[in-house]
Amino acid sequence: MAVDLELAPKQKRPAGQRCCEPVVYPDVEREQAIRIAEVAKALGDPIRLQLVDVLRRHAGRVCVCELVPLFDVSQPTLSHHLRKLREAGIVDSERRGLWAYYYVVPDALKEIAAWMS
Amino acid sequence: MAVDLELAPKQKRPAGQRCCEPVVYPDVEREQAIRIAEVAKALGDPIRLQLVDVLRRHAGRVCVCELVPLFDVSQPTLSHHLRKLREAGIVDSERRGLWAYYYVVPDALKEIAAWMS
DNA sequence: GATCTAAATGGATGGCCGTCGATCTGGAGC
DNA sequence: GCTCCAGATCGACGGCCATCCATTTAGATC
Repeated sequence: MAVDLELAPKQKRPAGQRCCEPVVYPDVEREQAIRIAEVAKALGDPIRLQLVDVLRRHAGRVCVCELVPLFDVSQPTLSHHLRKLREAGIVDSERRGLWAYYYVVPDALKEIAAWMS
Repeated sequence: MAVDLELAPKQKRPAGQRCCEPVVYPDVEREQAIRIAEVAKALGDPIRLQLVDVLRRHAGRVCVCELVPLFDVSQPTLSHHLRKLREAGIVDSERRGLWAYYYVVPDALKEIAAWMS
């Protein structure tokens, strides 16, 4: 995310003059920002964050019916959160008979984690 | 975030029986999840993410008037985003005369970054 | 096929979010 | 003190979000 701007030196505001130069933001980086922000937004709910946490902790897949009793929300609400996480590309699911098993997509958090450090 | 659950072994659903054990979620971790999710939520907007990115890139402080022209939103909107970031504890500001200078709070992303990896 | 069940979907609702234009605030210069 | 300016705040608006209950879907059992 190479947002390297040439910052204008602080001026003493000679009346009627701009205090700093306008700067151009590189369009290339904007799409990466949109991608990362989308992931962050999906993680911006305590329940979804804990869902991802639980799923990451269990390398294997976790059944929805194991997840529902962990939280104080209804089954449809939890299903909604899982969908949000799926749409953000963070988790995916696999149906096995009656049950649905969720898992964290490998490297799904790679880009955002890299940006953070 | 030690959410260690004893996952019940998958059963063949002997009619009229629960498919898995109810599990208790440790209350202690919930507050940490709320904190991290709050930071993630603040980063869940492309403009705010780019704001943080720009501020992190410049170790020093950046004047608001240098930030506004970077984005396609009005000055009040940008001010609103900066306030959101401030409320999340990610950035802080310092007034110097007419100008306001923003900077990333050191270690503000430490907890969420640690959780991600 | 009839019945039971896990999970997803639909519809409704109250609340928060991003954005804007207009206005307020307070520091600087004259 | 008056004026000008950077930045914050206000009020409004349309849209999305989290949640619920009711229903549907798809699979398994009998």
